[in-house]
Amino acid sequence: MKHTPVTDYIPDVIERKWQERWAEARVFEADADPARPKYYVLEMLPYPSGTLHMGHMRNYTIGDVVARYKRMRGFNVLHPMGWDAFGLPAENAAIKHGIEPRTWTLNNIAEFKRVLTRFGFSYDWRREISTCEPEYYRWNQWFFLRMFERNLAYRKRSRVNWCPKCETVLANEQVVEGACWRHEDTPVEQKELEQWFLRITAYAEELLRDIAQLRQGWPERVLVMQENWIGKSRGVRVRFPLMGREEVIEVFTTRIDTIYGASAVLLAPEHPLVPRLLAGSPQRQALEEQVQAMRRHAVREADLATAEKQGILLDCQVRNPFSGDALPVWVANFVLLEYGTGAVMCVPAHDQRDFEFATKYRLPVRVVVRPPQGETLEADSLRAAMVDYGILVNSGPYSGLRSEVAIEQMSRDAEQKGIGRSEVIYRLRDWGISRQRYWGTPIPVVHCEHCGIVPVPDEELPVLLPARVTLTGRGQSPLALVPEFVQARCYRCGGTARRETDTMDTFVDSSWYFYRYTDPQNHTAPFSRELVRYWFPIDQYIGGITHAILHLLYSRFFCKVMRDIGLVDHDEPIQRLFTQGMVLKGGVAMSKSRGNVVGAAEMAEKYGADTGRLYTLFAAPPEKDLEWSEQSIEGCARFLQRLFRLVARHAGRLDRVSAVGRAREVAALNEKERLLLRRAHQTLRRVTQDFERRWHFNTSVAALMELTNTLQGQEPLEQGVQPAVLKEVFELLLQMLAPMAPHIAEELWEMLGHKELLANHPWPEYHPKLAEEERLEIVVQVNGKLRGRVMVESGLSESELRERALADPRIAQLVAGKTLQKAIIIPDKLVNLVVS
RNA sequence: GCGGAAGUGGCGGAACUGGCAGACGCGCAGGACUUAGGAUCCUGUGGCCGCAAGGCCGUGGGGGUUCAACUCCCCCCUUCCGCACCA
Repeated sequence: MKHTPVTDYIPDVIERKWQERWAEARVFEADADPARPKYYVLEMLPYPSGTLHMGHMRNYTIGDVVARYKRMRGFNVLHPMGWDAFGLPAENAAIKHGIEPRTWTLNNIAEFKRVLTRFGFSYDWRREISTCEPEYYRWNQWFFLRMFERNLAYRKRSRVNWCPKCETVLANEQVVEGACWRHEDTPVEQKELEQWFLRITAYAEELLRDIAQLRQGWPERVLVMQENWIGKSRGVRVRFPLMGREEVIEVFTTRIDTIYGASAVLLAPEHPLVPRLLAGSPQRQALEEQVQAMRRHAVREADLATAEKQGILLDCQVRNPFSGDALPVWVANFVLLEYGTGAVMCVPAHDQRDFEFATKYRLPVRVVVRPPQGETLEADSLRAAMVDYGILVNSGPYSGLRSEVAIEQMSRDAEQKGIGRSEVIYRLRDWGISRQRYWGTPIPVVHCEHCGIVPVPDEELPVLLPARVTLTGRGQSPLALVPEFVQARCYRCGGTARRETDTMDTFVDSSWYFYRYTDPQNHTAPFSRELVRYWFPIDQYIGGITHAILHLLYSRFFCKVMRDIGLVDHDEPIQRLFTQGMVLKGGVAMSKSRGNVVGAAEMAEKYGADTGRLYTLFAAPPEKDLEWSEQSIEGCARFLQRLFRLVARHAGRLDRVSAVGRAREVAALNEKERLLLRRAHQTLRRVTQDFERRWHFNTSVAALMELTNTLQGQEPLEQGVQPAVLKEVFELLLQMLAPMAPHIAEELWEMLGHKELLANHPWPEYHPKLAEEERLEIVVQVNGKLRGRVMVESGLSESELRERALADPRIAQLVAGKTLQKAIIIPDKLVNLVVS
């Protein structure tokens, strides 16, 4: 045991010590202060279940690094944390283990908080919120009532997605590839139910338009996904009158320019007109059975795209309002009821699906658009539909027009003749928020025998979720089995009423929580407008790509509603969004069900928080997925170990010395001192750039390792380095390390004689003079190939550089006897001699 | 099928504006210290040839632009993610 340092690096002791100091000094508590620039940095709040794993920690580490950096940069930093505490797992745990959802949740929260604290994240814990507390969810109810007043919350009977495992309804956004987002292997079923909806479609256009405001600060990927999800289409709703009947089939099309090529009209199997059309038919019974069968089959949404086209020919006809042709009517399995009008015109020559359908059922294929470059198209030779725009042919008065022009003109004519109407439609559906489950926010209405649906008045809020409810996990809300809850008085007439027993989708909770952080104790309003005006918008939001649509679209919607209510005065709540990569183990995301989680608590115990934090930063740039490696983390542990010993070894003779600072003349320093200061400032430039520009913390950590290596390589540092210089270099190193590994940085900072917390210290200033290299290595190429290097002093002219390169014996030899054609010279970098 | 991102040593990754490919770390090899070490320290580490000096090859594949290409352009391949009969 040679030269064991007096002090050794014991993360556990150091980390707890500084966590206490920070708490005592209330360093991370921030209050609104109009005199100071604010910075609101936020990580997506966790659902407190299972274990807190390194996937979570990566998210919070990135946020914490940014928060601490911005604080050192002088910002008034709001950095809160809370709990997305309502949700199904609590209820399932309750059924499985016989424990109250509330108890289960609170236990998990306590554990999560313990671990987060153990990692030393700089949260303002005074602002902690938990969505399952009445003081929080009463505002969910309050928002619901405001939306109800504005007809933005409504009830309707409709076909909804039903997950048989969750035993509840799912929003469209929660259906992934035809399955439940929580149960990938469970196909979603369709059910007819009375449900509460939020009218997000009222904001479809604005949600789409304001994406432009987000272009600067959000990942393109997320914006594209949201655009596609909203799915705007311009088109025409065209009326095809039924022959010999009063009714009309309305069809939606974006390609009215192809209408002369229509061979049929196709209806969705669930189209309301279908039973009526069948009513008079002699083959009614047989056809009805076929349609029924098709409807049942359509449930398997996942393989819908690849399923074979199926059609049922009805015995009625419609007239093409443009061409006057009589067209057959079919029921087709690929027509979606929910989109457009639930009916389409079938144009085989210019739509691939229609082409396949027509091929199978031998419908005529009529070419009505030809490519602009001369060629004609023969229907017989078509192998696939010609879907591009072109020049119209065989289209009556419109023949010869370009598609773009024809669409304009035909839309106008359709409106004038009363056979159609221009329309914009969206793929976006209203947000179904009813859940037939217990552990969520009760929807604040009663059903009165006389008055119908009656909202709960504001002063009666919150509608409390009753405790000790029998949980069945069966397909109706457990609240329906609690008589004291269900039995109510009508708030309007005083008569008998039944309280609504569905609860809200938990995505309601997380759609506005970040506003509550600004004013978490407010008893009279969801938040103060003044405080929100100061803190908003969120400067930086950080979370997983998983929420690209769900949470982030709902949040934008809520913001716009709040603005229209007059609560906030901005259009978008989140200025910048960062989507960090996942932490993988064995190539897949960590999850309890896969059994591949690396627990954060164990990591802290084994290596310490600083090492855990540093590794998640070092292993990959933050936007990329990261494969967890137990081996690689050792490298970070070793680095901190080395750094600790290095600084601790010298701290004793540095604690009373002042750092040299900027005052000292560079010329008065010796070579070794200049080297150390130069490397320190070069590192500072790199690290600062990483923070300001691209958040590649992996290279920041690498830079700090290099600086440490340089220092070690210059040992013994007692010789030839004045204490003031060494102290300056150490201090720079610790200041840069502080956002990433804050505990060890504080400890060493203190060892260097500082009484003030490093967390409050300003970010150091970069001095270009000190970073400048005195001598440079110039690369010499001959015909583009690396042939040598010469050391030169910086700032040499081009001709001088060429001379130096040619003076190198090896280069001279290579060039000898050849003609120098050209010399490309990049000052301070490279000389390329082109010879032949 | 459409949209997006990406492909660099044994591995994670670096190379910022076209200018030394492989920083930093892991792993591996050799050595030092040691009763011992899986602790620590030092050295080496893309491939091939060579005792060495040095040379040739090398960033998914093929072509191109350029004095110079991981980086720019064209074609192709592969992987991941998102959407998926949206009329």
